[in-house]
Amino acid sequence: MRADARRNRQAILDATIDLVLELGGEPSRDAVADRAGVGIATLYRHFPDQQQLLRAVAVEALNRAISEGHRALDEAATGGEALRRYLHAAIDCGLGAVNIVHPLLHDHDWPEERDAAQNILDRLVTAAIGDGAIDHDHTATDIALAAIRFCRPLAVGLDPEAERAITHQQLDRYLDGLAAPKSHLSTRSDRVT
Amino acid sequence: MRADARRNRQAILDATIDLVLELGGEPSRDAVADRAGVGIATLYRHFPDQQQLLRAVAVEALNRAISEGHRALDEAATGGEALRRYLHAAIDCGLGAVNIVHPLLHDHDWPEERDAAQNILDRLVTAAIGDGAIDHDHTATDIALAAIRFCRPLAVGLDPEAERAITHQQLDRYLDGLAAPKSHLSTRSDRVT
DNA sequence: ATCAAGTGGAGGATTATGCTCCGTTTCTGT
DNA sequence: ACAGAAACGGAGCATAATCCTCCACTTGAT
Repeated sequence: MRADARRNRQAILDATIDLVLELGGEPSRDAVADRAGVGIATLYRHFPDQQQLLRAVAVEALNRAISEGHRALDEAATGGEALRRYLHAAIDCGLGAVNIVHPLLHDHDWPEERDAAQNILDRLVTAAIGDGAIDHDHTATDIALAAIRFCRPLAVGLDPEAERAITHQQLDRYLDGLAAPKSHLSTRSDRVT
Repeated sequence: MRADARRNRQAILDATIDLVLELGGEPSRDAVADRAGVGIATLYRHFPDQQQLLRAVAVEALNRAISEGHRALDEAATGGEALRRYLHAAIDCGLGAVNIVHPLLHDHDWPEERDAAQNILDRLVTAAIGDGAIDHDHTATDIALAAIRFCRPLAVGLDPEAERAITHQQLDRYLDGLAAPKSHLSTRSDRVT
């Protein structure tokens, strides 16, 4: 595989992940090619149809996250720190794209990489619960859904660096909240809409 | 103004707020009419152009939030509880739509209702800081940006009730985190993309 | 019962999107 | 450096979505 081809393939995947997160759904092929800075034909050459592209996107995001997960488990001193570090990395990786893409797959199969990612998250969560960094009744699913939330852009016209900083701050506060004693409002007004 | 006309106008506003939050941007007019369960002509009669619709949407969401804010200030026992209650209500109101719509307005003016909403949020945040429910270095802007984040749907195919429950839980944890001593990771891996 | 106010949706113009084809450019092995 | 294979870009056509107007029909208030 030629070097430029590999570069373009990567650019396409990166662009698609961003677009999926922005739109919360399938981006148009033209938009993908534009964002990747690549001709439309190049997109078709690498990914003859949208399904293959979406699947490749999920695999890419999962692989990124998996390697970040291993780093977190290896390098962090405590379970809580490992989880925190992993989640920060995961949202930078665009991991949330996986879950947006999944319902768009015609065969509703998860890519095989998902098991590995799931497994790592389970280990991280267990470890974090183990040393009290998060409360014991939080599940890996809760955490995964939070990761999805923090992956999505605010769509509010902030410059990318400011948005990124805010997002990571919000994630930190959320994680702090997972350790704190839980509170909530029992009397909550219902949807006005 | 006839009763059915008022009903339709309301349905259009409700539908548009939902769509804006889902898409993170301008919805198509056909989509708005469909979602509102209304003919396309009715949409045009109420809102001859998209700009007027978007502005009306912002005003609507702000007004909903303002009245929820007053209720929270009146009824809640503590500052922290008032803020919490307000935010839960605000995301149910679709307040986040305001900030998505704003950059789409040709004249970049905020509707005048914004001052009132801002003012209420300031009071709520000050009160919450006052009784230690949130740490003193959080600004109203931080809170507003969090509200926007929690307004956006996860786009993951969950059924609406489940999604709503998760969202409110996440908000509660975030708010808990605002009170807790702050932590963050200084060594954070940078964007892999 | 009347009729002004309000409604829905067909339909034509316009714009975006999906996909192919082919002439040109860029890599890589020798 | 050169040749040829590999990869590229974008024009261009077919299809689908979107915008918006028009007008015959329905509904609400007096």
